[in-house]
Amino acid sequence: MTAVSTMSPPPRKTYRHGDLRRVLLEAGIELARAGGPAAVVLREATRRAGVAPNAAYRHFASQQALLQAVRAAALSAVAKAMEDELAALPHDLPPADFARASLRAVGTGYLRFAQTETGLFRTAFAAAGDLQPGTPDPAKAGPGGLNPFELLGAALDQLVQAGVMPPERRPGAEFLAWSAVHGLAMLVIDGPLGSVVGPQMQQIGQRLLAMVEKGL
Amino acid sequence: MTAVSTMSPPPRKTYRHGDLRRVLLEAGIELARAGGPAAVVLREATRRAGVAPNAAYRHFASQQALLQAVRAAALSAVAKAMEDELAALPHDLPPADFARASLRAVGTGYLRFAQTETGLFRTAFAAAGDLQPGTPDPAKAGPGGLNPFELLGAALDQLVQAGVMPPERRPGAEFLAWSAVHGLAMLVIDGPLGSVVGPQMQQIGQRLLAMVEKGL
DNA sequence: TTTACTTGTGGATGGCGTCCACATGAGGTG
DNA sequence: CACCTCATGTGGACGCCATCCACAAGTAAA
Repeated sequence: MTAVSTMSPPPRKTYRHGDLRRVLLEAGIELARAGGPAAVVLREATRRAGVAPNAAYRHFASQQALLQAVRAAALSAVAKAMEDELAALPHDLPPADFARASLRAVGTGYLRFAQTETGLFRTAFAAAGDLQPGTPDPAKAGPGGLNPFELLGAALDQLVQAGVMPPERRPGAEFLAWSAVHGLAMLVIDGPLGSVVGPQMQQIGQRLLAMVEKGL
Repeated sequence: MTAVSTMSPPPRKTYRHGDLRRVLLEAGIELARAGGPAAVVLREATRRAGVAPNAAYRHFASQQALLQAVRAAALSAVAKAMEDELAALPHDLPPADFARASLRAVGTGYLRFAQTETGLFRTAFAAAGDLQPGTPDPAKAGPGGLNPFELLGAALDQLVQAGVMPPERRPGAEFLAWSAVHGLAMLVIDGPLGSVVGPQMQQIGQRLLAMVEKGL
């Protein structure tokens, strides 16, 4: 019950912090989780790390840079939520059904994350969205190595391979599907649907996914 | 070339400004237009109005309050864009076609505004979305008196009345349609679709609207 | 005219991001 | 093993922001 290995508040004996970058990033993630992108404040992160404000500049060029790093982590968390949903799928379905279920799982994971980790979600998709440019940046990916956008693309590819979706409709389809799901998520977290919670949301989410499946 | 009627910079002779509130609001709108919600800065607005920073507090309780007022104006502008699109519709269509065209017009107006007035669009839908609560606040409405959400609802009602959409699907349909269009708009303005401009966008937009129509 | 109330001013406080000069000590060099 | 160098933290300052308080200047009501 006495002194724990890492005592965080004021005293640090090493002078060298060890790995400040990681600590700052994690503080930033915590801030984003609790308060969204606007809460990712450099000084507060350094405060939590028990270090002078300027120390941050040895690891991040600016507050923006820290925010970008947090965004990447948030994106990665979104990807993980999707992967979790995909992993829960029964593996013994006929290909067509499995493909359809995969698309739904991707959407469901996305929506679940938006409701569960609102702050991180808002951070992940606040401005400067750079999901699909040439950079498959692993920092933005989930455990499986794909970022959310790529996961959606994979699900759509499956749909085509399973013969559920005509190949000529495939190009650009991720934009349509993503739009619908992303829009719903936004409406739920800071739009007029804020009051429609829990199961209600679940229902609307499923209905939206049905719309996508049918209208794609 | 000499003194113009209203010389804005430093000298004001009346001491009483006259209608500071409106001037501040307009400065705020201009700031939002150019730089999105984050650019709506109290001090800058007062600076442009040629007045001390504190003067703003006689008209807005806080910077947040100013931002909300700007948001209402932005929302109203969105509504106007929709109404413009609706007004351009040929009035001699059969009811079913007209209803379908109306829904498309609403979506098109929304997307057009997002591309044309990005800063205002982002301001309109940045956090604290309160479109449908009991408040039909005219400040958020367009010339016709309906806010964007209500315009969408009206278009959907038409769809039902024209027999295009089964009434049992009507409840909650605005959430689905809105989700899709809003999501696409977000992707275009600060998501991975930023690079997909102009006609390309037009095409995707129409395809998305087709998906909504079909999948609703 | 006097009084009261609205509207604008001045100055201060505390928070933020960022810059510059300086301190510290870990790691490689002689 | 002593020394130098360079990455990493610190201290202090600047300018910007939102906001608070006390005060001034008129305008309008009594």
